[in-house]
Amino acid sequence: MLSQRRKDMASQTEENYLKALYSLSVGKIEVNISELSAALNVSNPTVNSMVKNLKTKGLVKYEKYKPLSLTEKGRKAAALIVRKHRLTEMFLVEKMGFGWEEVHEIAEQLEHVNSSKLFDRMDELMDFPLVDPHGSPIPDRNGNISESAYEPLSKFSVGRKVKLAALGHSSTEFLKYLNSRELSLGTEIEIKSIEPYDGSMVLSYQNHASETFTKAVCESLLVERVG
Amino acid sequence: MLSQRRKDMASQTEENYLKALYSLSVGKIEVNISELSAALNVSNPTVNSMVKNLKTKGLVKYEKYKPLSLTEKGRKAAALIVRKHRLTEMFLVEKMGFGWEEVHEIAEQLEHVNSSKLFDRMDELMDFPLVDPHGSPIPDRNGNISESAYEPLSKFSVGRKVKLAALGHSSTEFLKYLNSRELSLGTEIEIKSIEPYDGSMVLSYQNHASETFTKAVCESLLVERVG
DNA sequence: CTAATATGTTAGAGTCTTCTAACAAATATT
DNA sequence: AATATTTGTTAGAAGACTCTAACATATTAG
Ligand SMILES: [Mn+2]
Ligand SMILES: [Mn+2]
Ligand SMILES: [Mn+2]
Ligand SMILES: [Mn+2]
Repeated sequence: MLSQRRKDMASQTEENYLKALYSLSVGKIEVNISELSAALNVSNPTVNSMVKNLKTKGLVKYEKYKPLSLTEKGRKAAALIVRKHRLTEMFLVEKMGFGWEEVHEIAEQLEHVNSSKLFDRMDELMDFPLVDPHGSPIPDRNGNISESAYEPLSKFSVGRKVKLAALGHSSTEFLKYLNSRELSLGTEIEIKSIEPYDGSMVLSYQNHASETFTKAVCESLLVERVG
Repeated sequence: MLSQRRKDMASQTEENYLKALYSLSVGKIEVNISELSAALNVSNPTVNSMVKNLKTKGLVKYEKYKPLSLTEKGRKAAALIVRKHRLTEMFLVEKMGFGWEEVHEIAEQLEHVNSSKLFDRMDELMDFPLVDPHGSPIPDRNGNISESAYEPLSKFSVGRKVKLAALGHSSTEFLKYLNSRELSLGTEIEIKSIEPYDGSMVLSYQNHASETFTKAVCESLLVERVG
C-alpha cells in the first residue's frame, strides 16, 4: 500500500517553499519572488504559481507585484518543519556519531517525514535540546522559537574573550573549514589582534595560540561574551 | 535549495512499485497486474502504465497480457529498499525504544531516504543485525538476502516444542494482538493440543499455561524446532 | 523625467502520477 | 462450444510541479 500524505497537509514541495520563505524572513518580514527562486533553484514563474497556490491555502500573504510574507499559519507550519530538521541534525550528531558537517543533507530529507512519534522520541532521547549542532534554536512543538541574541565575532575588539555559540550559516564547506581549524561550538576564544586593512582577526583558542580568520568568516561566527 | 533526487534513480513512487512487486514475488516468480493494483491500492490502468515505464528502465520483464516479474536489476533495487526499511525498523526498536507494532509506518517513509551513510551507520550501531523486529531477514549491501527456512506453527503436532522466529505478516493489528498475548520473537512454545474441528491450537509458553490461537494465526507464526 | 535595468506575470508546454470509461483478451462456467 | 466473468489495455483527462519565451510593471541611474 502506497503510504499517501494526508490531503490537508503540505506536500514535500510546498514544505520546502515554506521553509525557504521562513529562512529568508529572518530579520525582515517580506521576501521577493526572486529571492525565493534563487534560494530554491527554480524559475521565477514556478515560484509565482506556487505562491498563488500557497495563498489559496492560507499559508502566505501576497498581492500581485508586491513582496510576500508568511501568514501566522504558514509561519507555524514552517517552524514545525525546521523543528524536525534541527531535531534530526542533533540526533544524528548526538546519538549516531555523525559530524556536524554531515547532517544537513540527511535532515533535508527526514524533515518531510510525517510522524510526530519519531521526532518527539528523538527529542525525549536527547533530553529536549534547545539548539541544533550548529547552534540554531529548535522550535518547540507549537512552532515557537526563541531567537538567539548572539553577536558576530567581527563586532568585537582586541582583547575580548568570547565563546563560540552558533554559526551565521552552516554550509558543508564552512563546517569542514572550521573542523580543519579545530574550532567547534563552546570553544572559548580571545581576540589577539585585528588587521585594519581587511578586518581579518587573529584568534587564540585551546591549543591554537594564533589562527587568522577573514572578516567574512568572523561575521559568521556568532559568539557570547565571556568573563 | 530543493534537494532533488538524482535522475538516474527510481522515484519514490517507482520504489514503492518495485517493493510491492518484490513482496508479491516471494515463493513465486510472476505477478499479476491486478495483484499489484490491489497491493498498492491504485487502479489497474495506473499499474499498467507504470509497468511499461519500469520496463523501459530495465527493472521489470513484461509482455502484453502476460504476468510480470522483476529483472535482476529490479530485484536488487527492490532488495535495497527492503534493506533500508528493515534496518530502520530494527533501529527504531533497538535504539529508540519503539514497539514492533509502531515501526512499519515510519519505515515506510524512511525507506525512501537517499543516504547510504545513514543506513550503514544504523547497521553498524546495531552491530549488523540479520533480521528485522518481525524476524524478516535484512538484505545485505548488495541486495542479497538469505531466505529464512522457518515453518508455520500450524504444521506441527501436539507435544512439539518450538521457538517463535518470525511472522508470516506483520500488520499492526496482528502485532497488537500478539502483544496482548505477551507473545514475542524468541519465545519458546509447546503445543498442548489441537482442535480437530477448526485446527486451532492450545499453546503453552512462559507464564501462559494455556492460550488458544486460531489456525489462521498459527499459520502466521513462523517457528523453528527446539530440543 | 526618461531610459535602462531589474523584477514579476502570463501563456503555453512537458513530465509524472493518477483517474474513469470503454474496449479487448483470457479464463472459467455451464 | 458458447457464454459469462475476470483480467488487462487503450484513450482521454486531470492535478502537481516544472520549464522557456514573451510581455508587463517597478526600480534605478543618468
Ligand atoms: Mn541544516
Ligand atoms: Mn527538504
Ligand atoms: Mn515493515
Ligand atoms: Mn514506502
